[in-house]
Amino acid sequence: MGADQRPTEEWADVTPDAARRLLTAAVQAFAERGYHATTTRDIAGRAGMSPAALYIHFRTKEELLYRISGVGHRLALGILRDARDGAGTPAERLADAVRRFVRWHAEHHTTARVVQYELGALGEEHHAEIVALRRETDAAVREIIEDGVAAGEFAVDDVRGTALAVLSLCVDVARWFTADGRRTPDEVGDLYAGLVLRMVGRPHGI
Amino acid sequence: MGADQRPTEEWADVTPDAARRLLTAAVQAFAERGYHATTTRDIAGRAGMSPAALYIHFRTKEELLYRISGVGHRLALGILRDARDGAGTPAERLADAVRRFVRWHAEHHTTARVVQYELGALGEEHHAEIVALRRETDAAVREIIEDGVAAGEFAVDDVRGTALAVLSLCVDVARWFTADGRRTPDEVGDLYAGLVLRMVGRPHGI
DNA sequence: ACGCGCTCTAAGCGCTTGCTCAGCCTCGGG
DNA sequence: CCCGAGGCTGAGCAAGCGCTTAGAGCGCGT
Repeated sequence: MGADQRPTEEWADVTPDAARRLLTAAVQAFAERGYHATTTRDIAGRAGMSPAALYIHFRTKEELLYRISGVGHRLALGILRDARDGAGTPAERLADAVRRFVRWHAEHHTTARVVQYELGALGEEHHAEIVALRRETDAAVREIIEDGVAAGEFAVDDVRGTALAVLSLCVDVARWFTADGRRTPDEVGDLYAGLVLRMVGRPHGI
Repeated sequence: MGADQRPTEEWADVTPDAARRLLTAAVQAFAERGYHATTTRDIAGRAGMSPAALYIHFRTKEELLYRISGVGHRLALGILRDARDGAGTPAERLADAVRRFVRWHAEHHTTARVVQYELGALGEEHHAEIVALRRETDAAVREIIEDGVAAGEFAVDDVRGTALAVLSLCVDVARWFTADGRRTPDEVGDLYAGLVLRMVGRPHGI
């Protein structure tokens, strides 16, 4: 099963080892209980360390959230930009974007849940920085849809609204997806790619 | 503008007056900061009372969330069931369900945000009760789609998955909608009704 | 062999949290 | 006019919070 409870690969390049363990522990804890309900003692405990060890690698608990949010948002943005700049017709690129974006949100639903639903807990400056990343995410989807409309492939009246809805639909996967559910990340990705193609007025597959 | 910051009408029949003020104060606070980041002092303060007054009308802070969640979920379920049992073709009923459900989530986005995104903070028994309501919500949408498929109006392979996606799309409105955004609740409702009809393979309006 | 720097811990500080309680109001019935 | 009941407050308790500090352990260059 590709749906891992423990987040791993996205933190592979974090050093030192203890910092990575703390980060992944924080991801799990934040995803399970939410940022505010998670204590620094819980995070340190999951990483097999004392509470004080956290403050050698991170200045505050909020910095943990910021780092997690930054990595996650940059990864998500990368996925959408790759799809946008890829080869193929707009419909192919949109389907590709949705499939990969959804698959990531399902496979890494712990990380994704933190990334998508805990940004209100960020400090003011960090929040502004992350919001800027989200605007770029929005733009990437919108641009694919604009390409499709310009090419006459899509029939969309409200491009902004449709892009918002598409992103909203995909993001919400992180909320309801669980590894022990009846669908694999691949299946959800395929299902959603098909639904989104219909939403832009292109009824038959890729 | 129909989009009110302050939640009102859904609590009209709560007595005594002080209990209602505390409930609406809690809705605002939970929506803004989240359940765990909200203090009982904050709630009581917004209601113009001392912290101790809260415990005359509610046994715990969690009971406030439970009451809010119960009212909200029952209201949402009522909306969908009304649409499901209404007159008209499956397409008309689906569009009606989405339009009204989305409009409610936009208009009452403070209440809806608490209802949809804070249920993890509920105690075990209360959580189970609310989850049962959500399953019925799910079923209502699924049944409309099943009707449409049976009538040959919809072309849907995965009814369960599509129903899940439709509900997910609508629910997520509570996350991003703000009263000062560029769209009214009515506009979002209409947009989403159109998108959902396309998702079930019925491309042209009602 | 030795000191330096880095990592980590035990203990705990100051503060806030959810919640309690003794007592003060206000108001209706006798 | 008094009394008791219920709504409400000021003060505060025990527990838990984020975070700090003093110092121990360890690896490494010299």
